[in-house]
Amino acid sequence: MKLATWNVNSLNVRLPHVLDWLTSNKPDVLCLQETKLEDFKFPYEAIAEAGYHSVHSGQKTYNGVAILSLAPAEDVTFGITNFIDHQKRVISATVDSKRIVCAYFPNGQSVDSDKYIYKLRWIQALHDWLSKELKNHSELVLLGDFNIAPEDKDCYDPVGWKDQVLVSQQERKAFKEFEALGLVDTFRLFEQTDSSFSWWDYRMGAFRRNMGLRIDHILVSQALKNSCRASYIDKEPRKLERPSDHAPVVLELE
DNA sequence: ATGGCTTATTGTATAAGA
Repeated sequence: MKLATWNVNSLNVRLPHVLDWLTSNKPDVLCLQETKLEDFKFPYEAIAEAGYHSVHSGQKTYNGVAILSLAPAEDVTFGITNFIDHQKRVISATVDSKRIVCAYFPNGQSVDSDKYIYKLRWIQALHDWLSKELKNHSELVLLGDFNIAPEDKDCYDPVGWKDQVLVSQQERKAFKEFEALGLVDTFRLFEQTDSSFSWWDYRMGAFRRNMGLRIDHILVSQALKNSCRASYIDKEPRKLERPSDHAPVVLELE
């Protein structure tokens, strides 16, 4: 079983890349973030023609999350239970008996902004909700754009970025609290080349110079840990014309 | 270089992303 996550930065613009990627990679599940589409504008038909079911929770301009799957998505839920949020950042479903939680974490903007406070509150709410979800779903996958680089090696310039948003101590502590729930950062289960990143700024030729961060992640519950076979970042779509600034991250389960 | 792109908006400048 192949699972993937990809922040597409507007599905309207990136649909051709997504369809090509589905066709050439044939994942069982592809989770998308930042579709930036209202539900009635979601391209259900074009994706169905590629052989995929879709469930989506979106809004105009910002946010928006979707789960694309070969098998139908069951028991679809939206958002975080007991956390009121008009921003469409979480969609969950059961696919092939695995609970899939697709999440677009807030960016936070900067550590001294109200958006950073919201980010930390949002993450805490997700954590508390997942601690309960894990009791009902032993095989759970949390994947998406976390907007957190967990360690210094997940940032091209940890000295220059020290204490900035995406790498701050509080965000990294929050990431570790997901791990304390038993969730495993599957990318690090496998040998990886140094300077492996999933996002590169559009500016400054950042991709060409590999000035990136690893902020997109696939975490699995303990029950799935021993089923993991490979994890990698697919940089190919980032090389295309008009790319998303994020690359897909892939996990292969047995 | 307190933003060098990119996207979306009842747009022609602004907000947001990361």
